[in-house]
Amino acid sequence: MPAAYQHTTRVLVALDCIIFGFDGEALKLLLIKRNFEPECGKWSLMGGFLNQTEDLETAARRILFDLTGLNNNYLEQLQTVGTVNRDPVERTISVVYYSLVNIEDQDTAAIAVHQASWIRLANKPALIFDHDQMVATALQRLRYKAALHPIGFELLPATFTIPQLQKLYEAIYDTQLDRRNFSRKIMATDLLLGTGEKDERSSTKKAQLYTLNAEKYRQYLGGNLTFLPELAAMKPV
Amino acid sequence: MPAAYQHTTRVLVALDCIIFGFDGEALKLLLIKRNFEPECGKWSLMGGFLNQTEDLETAARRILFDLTGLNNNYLEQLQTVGTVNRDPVERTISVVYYSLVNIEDQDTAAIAVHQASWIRLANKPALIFDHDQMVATALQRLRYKAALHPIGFELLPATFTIPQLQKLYEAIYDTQLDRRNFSRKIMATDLLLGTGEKDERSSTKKAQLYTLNAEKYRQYLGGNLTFLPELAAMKPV
DNA sequence: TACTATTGTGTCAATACTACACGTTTTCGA
DNA sequence: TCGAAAACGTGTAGTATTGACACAATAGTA
Repeated sequence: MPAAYQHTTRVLVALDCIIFGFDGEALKLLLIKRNFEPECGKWSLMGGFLNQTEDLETAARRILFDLTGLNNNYLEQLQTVGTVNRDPVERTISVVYYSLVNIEDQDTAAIAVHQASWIRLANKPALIFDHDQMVATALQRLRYKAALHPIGFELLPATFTIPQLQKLYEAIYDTQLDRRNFSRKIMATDLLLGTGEKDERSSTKKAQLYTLNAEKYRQYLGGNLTFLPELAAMKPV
Repeated sequence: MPAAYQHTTRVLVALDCIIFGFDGEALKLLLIKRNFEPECGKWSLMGGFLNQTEDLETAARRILFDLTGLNNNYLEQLQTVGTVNRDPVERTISVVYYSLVNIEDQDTAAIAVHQASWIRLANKPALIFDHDQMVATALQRLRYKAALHPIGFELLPATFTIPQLQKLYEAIYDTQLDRRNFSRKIMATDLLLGTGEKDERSSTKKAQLYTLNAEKYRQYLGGNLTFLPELAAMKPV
């Protein structure tokens, strides 16, 4: 058995992470100001290169941890891009992951080191290379997925109210949902466990706080269901 | 600007194609008997390596064309796998695509050259490396996708009957569907155009032949809809 | 204490889904 | 030639889900 294949093309493999967060009002992205050439100083996704003895997802988690200090987040491979001239320096293919993180849990020091910022999706600046396209695809995937699976919870604090959850879904789909119907739909899933506590930050009638029913949640993640058919007619990205 | 990045790890990039077909009764996979080391003689997905001046999808289409003679098929990137030791020869990451092809259109000569065979999914032999896992993921994706988008048509001849379409869906989901409800659901989409012809091959009452309404079809592909909610409670892969 | 904003629960009509029934077309064999 | 069998096409009734909306309860504020 040969020690290597005959084929001669070996390319650099990059990893790029699209990091979604939610601040209670809008969807945000964690973006960095690139500090090396080319395109130094421009906005970019957080990325890095694959090491020789590192699995793809391990590398993606390394990059995510490096920026946020978090290491147990929702992380999913999105796509791999490999257009010949996508990177002007040399042929590079990039395996893109997207992650959902609770903004409250982030490591602000790590973020500062990388000159990163949480930026509202609506205010996203132009990004380098094909990163804009990656973000568009990621949002599409997030919408697609969140319509079928209750993955949105990853973006919320450990305890949250139903109105907060609704605002999240409205941010993801850039739409308005009926409060009464949303509540009924969510409660029907049995995914939420009431804590008995109330959200003290709200100024008028305080909403109930819930936590996720972890066991049910795992069932839903594995299955395939119409989570919110109301969103079927969602706006295109 | 440097001519290359400092980072030293450059790896071999493979492409593997999972090719689904349908023979009127069951879902099939086009598999090859591998004719080179390692694992020579064992069943495998059709694959190849990425060339220096070739986009990823271009490479996948080249590989698909090489085996089937077809070059205008449904082809979608599935995932990229890169576990460190997945290939015993050297570090290789593989970008996996899956394709849906109409078995009738295939180039039988090309298939023979590669010692390939259409094999029922139910009779799939063990494949090399992590190819079994790839196939499982592809089936999952196909089910996921076909529940929301009418992509199944790619697997059928240009004209087909509603009972044929139903058999296809039953094969994809390994389940039984109600004939009356299925028909109503499909007709409600307005995706089918009656040809006025009938399927002469059938032995009892001849079913109507339809073609796909290409324009409507493109609309559905772009959108996001609950195509067959009845399938929500589908069996796990 | 009245007023306002927000939350929680309920109702009802329209729609969609599921489980069936029934008639029609075609082949095959007595 | 005709009846049985098999498969196709359309329809209908009961049930569940959805979407639109009303109303009461809670908490802060003028």
